[in-house]
Amino acid sequence: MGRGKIEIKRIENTTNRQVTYSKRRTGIVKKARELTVLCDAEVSLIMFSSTGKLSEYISPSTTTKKVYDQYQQVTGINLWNSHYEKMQESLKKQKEANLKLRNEIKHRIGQSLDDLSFDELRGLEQDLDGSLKVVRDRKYHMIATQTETYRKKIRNLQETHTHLVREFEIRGEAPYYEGEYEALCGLSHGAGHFHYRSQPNQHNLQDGEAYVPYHLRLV
Amino acid sequence: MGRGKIEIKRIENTTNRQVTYSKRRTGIVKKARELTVLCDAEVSLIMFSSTGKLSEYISPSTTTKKVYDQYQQVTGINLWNSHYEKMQESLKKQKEANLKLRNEIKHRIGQSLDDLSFDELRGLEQDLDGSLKVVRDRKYHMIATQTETYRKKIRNLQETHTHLVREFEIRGEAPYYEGEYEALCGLSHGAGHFHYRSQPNQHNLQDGEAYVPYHLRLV
DNA sequence: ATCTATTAATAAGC
DNA sequence: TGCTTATTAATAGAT
Repeated sequence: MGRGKIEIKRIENTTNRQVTYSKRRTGIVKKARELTVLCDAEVSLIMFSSTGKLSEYISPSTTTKKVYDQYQQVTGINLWNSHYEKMQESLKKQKEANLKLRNEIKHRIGQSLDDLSFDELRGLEQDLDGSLKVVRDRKYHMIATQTETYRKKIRNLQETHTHLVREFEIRGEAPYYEGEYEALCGLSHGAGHFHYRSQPNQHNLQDGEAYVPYHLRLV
Repeated sequence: MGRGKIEIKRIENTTNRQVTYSKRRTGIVKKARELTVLCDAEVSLIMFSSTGKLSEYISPSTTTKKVYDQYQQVTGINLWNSHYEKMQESLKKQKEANLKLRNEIKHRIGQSLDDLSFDELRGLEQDLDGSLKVVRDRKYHMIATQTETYRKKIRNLQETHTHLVREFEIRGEAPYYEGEYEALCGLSHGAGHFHYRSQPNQHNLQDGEAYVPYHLRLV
Protein backbone atom coordinates (compact mmCIF):
# COMPACT_ATOMS: atom_id res chain seq x y z
CA MET A 1 0.00 0.00 0.00
CA GLY A 2 1.74 3.04 -1.17
CA ARG A 3 3.26 4.38 -4.36
CA GLY A 4 5.07 1.12 -4.72
CA LYS A 5 5.17 -2.30 -3.17
CA ILE A 6 7.98 -2.85 -0.70
CA GLU A 7 9.70 -5.99 0.39
CA ILE A 8 9.37 -6.78 4.08
CA LYS A 9 13.01 -6.50 5.07
CA ARG A 10 15.06 -4.11 7.08
CA ILE A 11 15.08 -0.60 5.59
CA GLU A 12 18.74 0.27 5.34
CA ASN A 13 18.35 4.03 4.97
CA THR A 14 18.19 5.30 8.52
CA THR A 15 16.00 8.31 7.88
CA ASN A 16 13.62 6.27 5.82
CA ARG A 17 13.51 3.62 8.49
CA GLN A 18 12.67 6.10 11.19
CA VAL A 19 9.99 7.74 9.09
CA THR A 20 8.44 4.40 8.31
CA TYR A 21 8.64 3.44 11.98
CA SER A 22 6.80 6.56 12.94
CA LYS A 23 4.08 6.07 10.36
CA ARG A 24 3.56 2.40 11.01
CA ARG A 25 3.68 2.85 14.73
CA THR A 26 0.76 5.23 14.43
CA GLY A 27 -0.98 2.71 12.23
CA ILE A 28 -0.51 -0.25 14.54
CA VAL A 29 -1.59 1.74 17.59
CA LYS A 30 -4.74 2.69 15.70
CA LYS A 31 -5.30 -0.96 14.90
CA ALA A 32 -4.81 -1.88 18.54
CA ARG A 33 -7.30 0.76 19.64
CA GLU A 34 -9.83 -0.43 17.08
CA LEU A 35 -9.38 -4.01 18.17
CA THR A 36 -9.99 -2.98 21.74
CA VAL A 37 -13.18 -1.10 20.94
CA LEU A 38 -14.67 -3.28 18.23
CA CYS A 39 -14.00 -6.61 19.86
CA ASP A 40 -14.00 -5.75 23.52
CA ALA A 41 -10.45 -7.01 23.82
CA GLU A 42 -7.54 -6.08 26.05
CA VAL A 43 -4.36 -5.19 24.26
CA SER A 44 -0.90 -4.35 25.47
CA LEU A 45 1.42 -3.12 22.76
CA ILE A 46 4.98 -2.17 23.68
CA MET A 47 7.41 -1.02 21.03
CA PHE A 48 11.02 0.00 21.10
CA SER A 49 12.38 1.76 18.04
CA SER A 50 15.83 0.89 16.76
CA THR A 51 17.06 3.90 18.73
CA GLY A 52 15.51 2.44 21.89
CA LYS A 53 12.62 4.85 22.19
CA LEU A 54 9.60 3.36 23.95
CA SER A 55 6.03 3.62 22.71
CA GLU A 56 3.08 1.78 24.09
CA TYR A 57 -0.59 1.27 23.73
CA ILE A 58 -2.65 -0.20 26.51
CA SER A 59 -6.41 -0.77 26.44
CA PRO A 60 -8.14 1.71 28.73
CA SER A 61 -9.94 -1.12 30.52
CA THR A 62 -6.68 -2.48 31.90
CA THR A 63 -3.12 -1.63 32.89
CA THR A 64 0.25 -2.86 31.77
CA LYS A 65 0.75 -4.57 35.11
CA LYS A 66 -2.61 -6.35 34.90
CA VAL A 67 -1.85 -7.58 31.40
CA TYR A 68 1.52 -8.74 32.57
CA ASP A 69 0.00 -10.56 35.56
CA GLN A 70 -2.63 -12.19 33.34
CA TYR A 71 0.06 -13.16 30.90
CA GLN A 72 1.98 -14.92 33.62
CA GLN A 73 -1.11 -16.64 34.93
CA VAL A 74 -2.14 -17.93 31.53
CA THR A 75 1.27 -18.99 30.33
CA GLY A 76 2.33 -20.31 33.70
CA ILE A 77 5.68 -18.78 32.92
CA ASN A 78 7.05 -16.65 35.65
CA LEU A 79 8.91 -13.99 33.73
CA TRP A 80 11.18 -13.13 36.57
CA ASN A 81 11.87 -16.67 37.70
CA SER A 82 15.58 -16.16 37.45
CA HIS A 83 15.52 -13.22 39.84
CA TYR A 84 12.91 -14.78 42.01
CA GLU A 85 14.57 -18.13 42.38
CA LYS A 86 17.92 -16.60 43.14
CA MET A 87 16.37 -14.48 45.84
CA GLN A 88 14.55 -17.44 47.29
CA GLU A 89 17.72 -19.45 47.37
CA SER A 90 19.56 -16.60 48.97
CA LEU A 91 16.82 -16.23 51.55
CA LYS A 92 16.94 -19.92 52.33
CA LYS A 93 20.69 -19.80 52.81
CA GLN A 94 20.42 -16.83 55.11
CA LYS A 95 17.80 -18.59 57.18
CA GLU A 96 19.93 -21.69 57.43
CA ALA A 97 22.95 -19.66 58.40
CA ASN A 98 20.91 -17.87 61.03
CA LEU A 99 19.69 -21.15 62.43
CA LYS A 100 23.23 -22.39 62.74
CA LEU A 101 24.32 -19.20 64.41
CA ARG A 102 21.43 -19.46 66.83
CA ASN A 103 22.40 -23.03 67.57
CA GLU A 104 25.94 -22.04 68.23
CA ILE A 105 24.76 -19.36 70.63
CA LYS A 106 22.49 -21.87 72.30
CA HIS A 107 25.46 -24.11 72.92
CA ARG A 108 27.50 -21.17 74.12
CA ILE A 109 24.85 -20.32 76.70
CA GLY A 110 24.61 -23.93 77.80
CA GLN A 111 21.44 -24.99 76.01
CA SER A 112 20.73 -27.99 73.78
CA LEU A 113 23.96 -29.59 74.87
CA ASP A 114 22.50 -32.99 73.99
CA ASP A 115 23.34 -32.14 70.37
CA LEU A 116 27.04 -32.30 71.13
CA SER A 117 29.38 -35.25 71.24
CA PHE A 118 31.74 -35.48 74.13
CA ASP A 119 34.61 -34.11 72.10
CA GLU A 120 32.54 -31.17 70.97
CA LEU A 121 31.43 -30.57 74.52
CA ARG A 122 34.98 -30.60 75.72
CA GLY A 123 36.01 -28.19 72.97
CA LEU A 124 33.13 -25.91 73.85
CA GLU A 125 34.11 -25.93 77.49
CA GLN A 126 37.65 -24.92 76.68
CA ASP A 127 36.35 -22.29 74.27
CA LEU A 128 34.13 -20.77 76.93
CA ASP A 129 36.88 -20.96 79.48
CA GLY A 130 39.21 -19.03 77.22
CA SER A 131 36.54 -16.50 76.27
CA LEU A 132 35.62 -15.93 79.87
CA LYS A 133 39.25 -15.22 80.68
CA VAL A 134 39.45 -12.68 77.87
CA VAL A 135 36.24 -10.96 78.94
CA ARG A 136 37.25 -10.98 82.58
CA ASP A 137 40.64 -9.50 81.75
CA ARG A 138 38.96 -6.87 79.71
CA LYS A 139 36.66 -6.03 82.58
CA TYR A 140 39.53 -5.74 85.01
CA HIS A 141 41.37 -3.61 82.52
CA MET A 142 38.37 -1.31 82.23
CA ILE A 143 38.10 -1.10 85.98
CA ALA A 144 41.78 -0.32 86.30
CA THR A 145 41.59 2.36 83.61
CA GLN A 146 38.56 3.99 85.14
CA THR A 147 40.05 3.82 88.61
CA GLU A 148 43.20 5.42 87.35
CA THR A 149 41.22 8.17 85.69
CA TYR A 150 39.36 8.92 88.87
CA ARG A 151 42.51 8.79 90.91
CA LYS A 152 44.01 11.44 88.68
CA LYS A 153 40.90 13.58 88.96
CA ILE A 154 41.00 13.30 92.71
CA ARG A 155 44.63 14.29 92.78
CA ASN A 156 43.85 17.33 90.69
CA LEU A 157 40.99 18.34 92.92
CA GLN A 158 43.12 17.77 95.97
CA GLU A 159 45.78 20.04 94.62
CA THR A 160 43.24 22.68 93.72
CA HIS A 161 41.79 22.32 97.15
CA THR A 162 45.18 22.66 98.83
CA HIS A 163 45.84 25.76 96.77
CA LEU A 164 42.53 27.26 97.81
CA VAL A 165 43.09 26.45 101.47
CA ARG A 166 46.49 28.01 101.29
CA GLU A 167 45.07 31.13 99.68
CA PHE A 168 42.43 31.36 102.36
CA GLU A 169 45.09 30.96 105.04
CA ILE A 170 47.14 33.72 103.45
CA ARG A 171 44.09 35.96 103.55
CA GLY A 172 43.47 34.91 107.16
CA GLU A 173 39.99 33.54 106.44
CA ALA A 174 38.70 30.05 107.27
CA PRO A 175 37.35 27.89 104.42
CA TYR A 176 34.18 25.90 105.09
CA TYR A 177 33.63 22.25 104.42
CA GLU A 178 30.38 20.52 103.65
CA GLY A 179 31.85 17.06 103.68
CA GLU A 180 32.30 17.19 99.92
CA TYR A 181 35.97 16.65 100.04
CA GLU A 182 35.65 13.37 101.89
CA ALA A 183 32.99 12.19 99.46
CA LEU A 184 35.31 12.83 96.57
CA CYS A 185 38.15 11.00 98.25
CA GLY A 186 35.88 8.02 98.78
CA LEU A 187 35.70 7.46 95.06
CA SER A 188 39.31 6.53 94.79
CA HIS A 189 38.86 3.51 97.01
CA GLY A 190 36.33 1.55 94.98
CA ALA A 191 35.87 0.98 91.30
CA GLY A 192 34.42 4.35 90.49
CA HIS A 193 30.71 4.53 89.79
CA PHE A 194 30.35 0.85 88.92
CA HIS A 195 27.83 -1.01 90.95
CA TYR A 196 28.16 -4.76 91.21
CA ARG A 197 25.44 -7.29 91.12
CA SER A 198 25.50 -9.40 94.26
CA GLN A 199 24.96 -12.72 92.50
CA PRO A 200 25.91 -13.69 88.95
CA ASN A 201 22.60 -14.90 87.59
CA GLN A 202 22.63 -16.87 84.42
CA HIS A 203 20.25 -15.99 81.58
CA ASN A 204 17.58 -14.58 83.79
CA LEU A 205 18.49 -11.25 82.30
CA GLN A 206 15.46 -9.18 81.45
CA ASP A 207 15.15 -6.49 78.86
CA GLY A 208 16.87 -3.39 80.12
CA GLU A 209 19.44 -5.29 82.09
CA ALA A 210 23.07 -5.18 81.30
CA TYR A 211 23.63 -7.92 78.71
CA VAL A 212 20.71 -9.04 76.67
CA PRO A 213 21.86 -11.56 74.09
CA TYR A 214 20.79 -10.74 70.56
CA HIS A 215 19.12 -14.03 70.00
CA LEU A 216 16.63 -13.12 72.70
CA ARG A 217 16.02 -9.75 71.16
CA LEU A 218 15.32 -11.09 67.67
CA VAL A 219 11.78 -11.93 66.67
CA MET B 1 -11.81 -1.41 4.07
CA GLY B 2 -14.38 -3.97 3.42
CA ARG B 3 -17.71 -4.25 1.76
CA GLY B 4 -18.86 -1.32 3.82
CA LYS B 5 -17.51 1.19 6.21
CA ILE B 6 -17.99 0.36 9.90
CA GLU B 7 -18.14 2.56 12.91
CA ILE B 8 -15.43 1.96 15.48
CA LYS B 9 -17.58 0.85 18.39
CA ARG B 10 -18.21 -2.42 20.14
CA ILE B 11 -19.69 -5.06 17.82
CA GLU B 12 -22.76 -6.26 19.67
CA ASN B 13 -23.24 -9.51 17.76
CA THR B 14 -21.03 -12.00 19.56
CA THR B 15 -20.22 -14.20 16.60
CA ASN B 16 -19.47 -11.25 14.46
CA ARG B 17 -17.28 -9.78 17.18
CA GLN B 18 -15.28 -12.96 17.50
CA VAL B 19 -14.86 -13.26 13.76
CA THR B 20 -13.68 -9.70 13.53
CA TYR B 21 -11.34 -10.25 16.49
CA SER B 22 -9.80 -13.21 14.76
CA LYS B 23 -9.30 -11.39 11.48
CA ARG B 24 -7.97 -8.21 12.98
CA ARG B 25 -5.75 -10.07 15.38
CA THR B 26 -4.07 -11.72 12.42
CA GLY B 27 -3.78 -8.32 10.81
CA ILE B 28 -2.23 -6.56 13.76
CA VAL B 29 0.25 -9.38 14.34
CA LYS B 30 1.27 -9.07 10.73
CA LYS B 31 1.72 -5.34 11.23
CA ALA B 32 3.80 -5.97 14.33
CA ARG B 33 6.00 -8.42 12.48
CA GLU B 34 6.46 -6.00 9.59
CA LEU B 35 7.33 -3.20 11.98
CA THR B 36 9.93 -5.43 13.59
CA VAL B 37 11.56 -6.36 10.32
CA LEU B 38 11.28 -3.13 8.38
CA CYS B 39 12.27 -0.80 11.16
CA ASP B 40 14.50 -2.99 13.28
CA ALA B 41 12.18 -2.48 16.24
CA GLU B 42 11.28 -4.62 19.21
CA VAL B 43 7.61 -5.23 19.69
CA SER B 44 5.62 -7.00 22.35
CA LEU B 45 1.96 -7.40 21.56
CA ILE B 46 -0.29 -9.15 24.05
CA MET B 47 -4.00 -9.52 23.40
CA PHE B 48 -6.83 -10.99 25.39
CA SER B 49 -10.07 -11.62 23.53
CA SER B 50 -13.36 -10.82 25.23
CA THR B 51 -13.47 -14.49 26.21
CA GLY B 52 -10.07 -14.16 27.87
CA LYS B 53 -8.06 -16.04 25.28
CA LEU B 54 -4.44 -14.94 25.09
CA SER B 55 -2.57 -14.20 21.87
CA GLU B 56 0.81 -12.62 21.60
CA TYR B 57 3.47 -11.49 19.25
CA ILE B 58 7.02 -10.91 20.35
CA SER B 59 9.90 -9.80 18.14
CA PRO B 60 12.32 -12.66 17.61
CA SER B 61 15.23 -10.50 18.73
CA THR B 62 13.87 -10.29 22.27
CA THR B 63 11.68 -11.95 24.87
CA THR B 64 8.62 -10.85 26.73
CA LYS B 65 10.64 -10.66 29.92
CA LYS B 66 13.28 -8.47 28.32
CA VAL B 67 10.62 -6.14 26.95
CA TYR B 68 9.07 -5.79 30.39
CA ASP B 69 12.45 -5.26 32.00
CA GLN B 70 13.18 -2.52 29.49
CA TYR B 71 9.72 -1.13 29.98
CA GLN B 72 10.34 -0.90 33.70
CA GLN B 73 13.72 0.71 33.23
CA VAL B 74 12.35 3.35 30.93
CA THR B 75 9.14 4.09 32.82
CA GLY B 76 10.60 3.62 36.28
CA ILE B 77 7.53 1.59 37.16
CA ASN B 78 8.22 -1.66 38.92
CA LEU B 79 5.59 -4.09 37.73
CA TRP B 80 6.36 -6.84 40.20
CA ASN B 81 6.80 -4.69 43.26
CA SER B 82 4.57 -6.65 45.57
CA HIS B 83 6.42 -9.97 45.64
CA TYR B 84 9.82 -8.67 44.88
CA GLU B 85 9.97 -5.93 47.45
CA LYS B 86 8.64 -8.16 50.18
CA MET B 87 11.32 -10.68 49.42
CA GLN B 88 13.99 -8.07 49.37
CA GLU B 89 12.84 -6.74 52.71
CA SER B 90 12.79 -10.21 54.15
CA LEU B 91 16.28 -10.84 52.88
CA LYS B 92 17.49 -7.60 54.39
CA LYS B 93 16.02 -8.52 57.76
CA GLN B 94 17.62 -11.92 57.67
CA LYS B 95 20.97 -10.39 56.87
CA GLU B 96 20.64 -7.93 59.71
CA ALA B 97 19.71 -10.72 62.10
CA ASN B 98 22.68 -12.66 60.83
CA LEU B 99 25.00 -9.78 61.54
CA LYS B 100 23.66 -9.39 65.05
CA LEU B 101 24.06 -13.07 65.73
CA ARG B 102 27.61 -12.96 64.50
CA ASN B 103 28.30 -10.00 66.71
CA GLU B 104 26.90 -11.76 69.71
CA ILE B 105 29.09 -14.75 69.01
CA LYS B 106 32.06 -12.47 68.58
CA HIS B 107 31.45 -11.05 72.03
CA ARG B 108 30.95 -14.50 73.43
CA ILE B 109 34.32 -15.61 72.10
CA GLY B 110 35.96 -12.49 73.45
CA GLN B 111 36.25 -10.42 70.26
CA SER B 112 35.22 -6.84 69.52
CA LEU B 113 34.78 -6.17 73.21
CA ASP B 114 35.34 -2.48 72.55
CA ASP B 115 31.72 -2.39 71.40
CA LEU B 116 30.49 -3.07 74.91
CA SER B 117 29.90 -0.73 77.77
CA PHE B 118 31.16 -1.72 81.17
CA ASP B 119 27.75 -2.93 82.29
CA GLU B 120 27.38 -5.02 79.18
CA LEU B 121 30.83 -6.41 79.65
CA ARG B 122 30.04 -7.34 83.22
CA GLY B 123 26.80 -9.00 82.15
CA LEU B 124 28.63 -10.91 79.45
CA GLU B 125 31.23 -12.11 81.94
CA GLN B 126 28.56 -13.43 84.27
CA ASP B 127 26.76 -14.98 81.33
CA LEU B 128 29.89 -16.79 80.20
CA ASP B 129 30.70 -17.81 83.73
CA GLY B 130 27.26 -19.37 84.15
CA SER B 131 27.39 -21.04 80.73
CA LEU B 132 30.81 -22.46 81.42
CA LYS B 133 29.54 -23.98 84.65
CA VAL B 134 26.64 -25.59 82.82
CA VAL B 135 28.85 -26.98 80.08
CA ARG B 136 31.42 -28.18 82.57
CA ASP B 137 28.77 -29.91 84.65
CA ARG B 138 27.43 -31.52 81.54
CA LYS B 139 30.89 -32.77 80.65
CA TYR B 140 31.44 -34.24 84.08
CA HIS B 141 28.04 -35.82 83.88
CA MET B 142 28.93 -37.40 80.56
CA ILE B 143 32.22 -38.66 81.95
CA ALA B 144 30.46 -40.12 84.95
CA THR B 145 27.85 -41.81 82.78
CA GLN B 146 30.41 -43.28 80.44
CA THR B 147 32.57 -44.44 83.31
CA GLU B 148 29.60 -46.13 84.90
CA THR B 149 28.75 -47.84 81.63
CA TYR B 150 32.25 -49.18 81.29
CA ARG B 151 32.31 -50.27 84.92
CA LYS B 152 29.20 -52.34 84.32
CA LYS B 153 30.67 -53.84 81.18
CA ILE B 154 33.77 -54.78 83.08
CA ARG B 155 31.74 -56.37 85.81
CA ASN B 156 29.89 -58.41 83.23
CA LEU B 157 33.05 -59.54 81.60
CA GLN B 158 34.55 -60.39 84.95
CA GLU B 159 31.61 -62.58 85.79
CA THR B 160 31.76 -64.27 82.44
CA HIS B 161 35.42 -64.78 82.95
CA THR B 162 34.94 -66.24 86.40
CA HIS B 163 32.35 -68.59 84.99
CA LEU B 164 34.70 -69.70 82.26
CA VAL B 165 37.56 -70.23 84.69
CA ARG B 166 35.30 -72.28 86.91
CA GLU B 167 34.19 -74.38 83.96
CA PHE B 168 37.77 -74.95 82.94
CA GLU B 169 38.64 -75.93 86.49
CA ILE B 170 35.72 -78.35 86.55
CA ARG B 171 37.06 -79.91 83.35
CA GLY B 172 40.56 -79.93 84.87
CA GLU B 173 42.11 -77.76 82.11
CA ALA B 174 44.10 -74.53 82.58
CA PRO B 175 42.88 -71.35 80.82
CA TYR B 176 45.50 -69.09 79.22
CA TYR B 177 45.88 -65.34 79.68
CA GLU B 178 47.34 -62.92 77.24
CA GLY B 179 47.16 -59.94 79.55
CA GLU B 180 43.79 -58.97 78.09
CA TYR B 181 41.98 -59.13 81.35
CA GLU B 182 44.22 -56.58 82.99
CA ALA B 183 43.91 -54.27 80.01
CA LEU B 184 40.15 -54.36 80.27
CA CYS B 185 40.24 -53.65 83.98
CA GLY B 186 42.40 -50.64 83.32
CA LEU B 187 39.51 -48.92 81.55
CA SER B 188 37.51 -48.53 84.70
CA HIS B 189 40.13 -46.27 86.23
CA GLY B 190 40.10 -43.46 83.69
CA ALA B 191 37.38 -41.75 81.74
CA GLY B 192 36.79 -44.46 79.19
CA HIS B 193 38.07 -43.85 75.68
CA PHE B 194 38.16 -40.07 76.02
CA HIS B 195 41.49 -38.46 75.34
CA TYR B 196 42.19 -35.07 76.86
CA ARG B 197 43.93 -32.22 75.24
CA SER B 198 46.92 -31.15 77.23
CA GLN B 199 46.29 -27.43 76.95
CA PRO B 200 43.00 -25.62 76.47
CA ASN B 201 43.73 -23.49 73.44
CA GLN B 202 41.36 -20.74 72.61
CA HIS B 203 40.07 -20.38 69.03
CA ASN B 204 43.02 -21.95 67.41
CA LEU B 205 40.74 -24.80 66.56
CA GLN B 206 41.23 -26.06 63.05
CA ASP B 207 38.76 -27.80 60.84
CA GLY B 208 38.32 -31.34 62.02
CA GLU B 209 39.01 -30.49 65.62
CA ALA B 210 36.47 -30.94 68.30
CA TYR B 211 34.53 -27.69 68.39
CA VAL B 212 34.43 -25.60 65.27
CA PRO B 213 32.10 -22.64 65.73
CA TYR B 214 29.54 -22.22 62.98
CA HIS B 215 30.46 -18.67 62.27
CA LEU B 216 33.85 -19.85 61.15
CA ARG B 217 32.34 -22.48 58.93
CA LEU B 218 30.05 -20.12 57.10
CA VAL B 219 31.17 -18.51 53.84
C1' DA C 1 3.83 17.50 7.92
C1' DT C 2 0.93 16.79 3.82
C1' DC C 3 -0.48 14.67 -0.41
C1' DT C 4 -1.96 10.84 -3.27
C1' DA C 5 -1.20 6.79 -6.11
C1' DT C 6 -1.05 2.45 -4.88
C1' DT C 7 -1.14 -1.59 -2.12
C1' DA C 8 -3.05 -3.91 1.93
C1' DA C 9 -6.61 -4.95 5.07
C1' DT C 10 -10.89 -6.42 5.85
C1' DA C 11 -16.44 -6.55 6.16
C1' DA C 12 -19.74 -9.18 4.44
C1' DG C 13 -21.14 -13.27 2.47
C1' DC C 14 -20.62 -18.09 1.77
C1' DT D 1 -12.13 -20.93 10.98
C1' DG D 2 -11.14 -20.40 5.42
C1' DC D 3 -12.04 -18.30 0.85
C1' DT D 4 -13.75 -14.51 -2.10
C1' DT D 5 -14.35 -9.84 -3.39
C1' DA D 6 -15.98 -5.18 -3.17
C1' DT D 7 -14.62 -1.59 -0.60
C1' DT D 8 -12.16 1.11 2.70
C1' DA D 9 -7.76 2.02 5.11
C1' DA D 10 -2.90 2.31 5.32
C1' DT D 11 1.05 3.96 3.67
C1' DA D 12 5.53 4.64 0.30
C1' DG D 13 7.41 7.99 -1.97
C1' DA D 14 7.34 12.60 -3.28
C1' DT D 15 6.82 17.37 -1.92
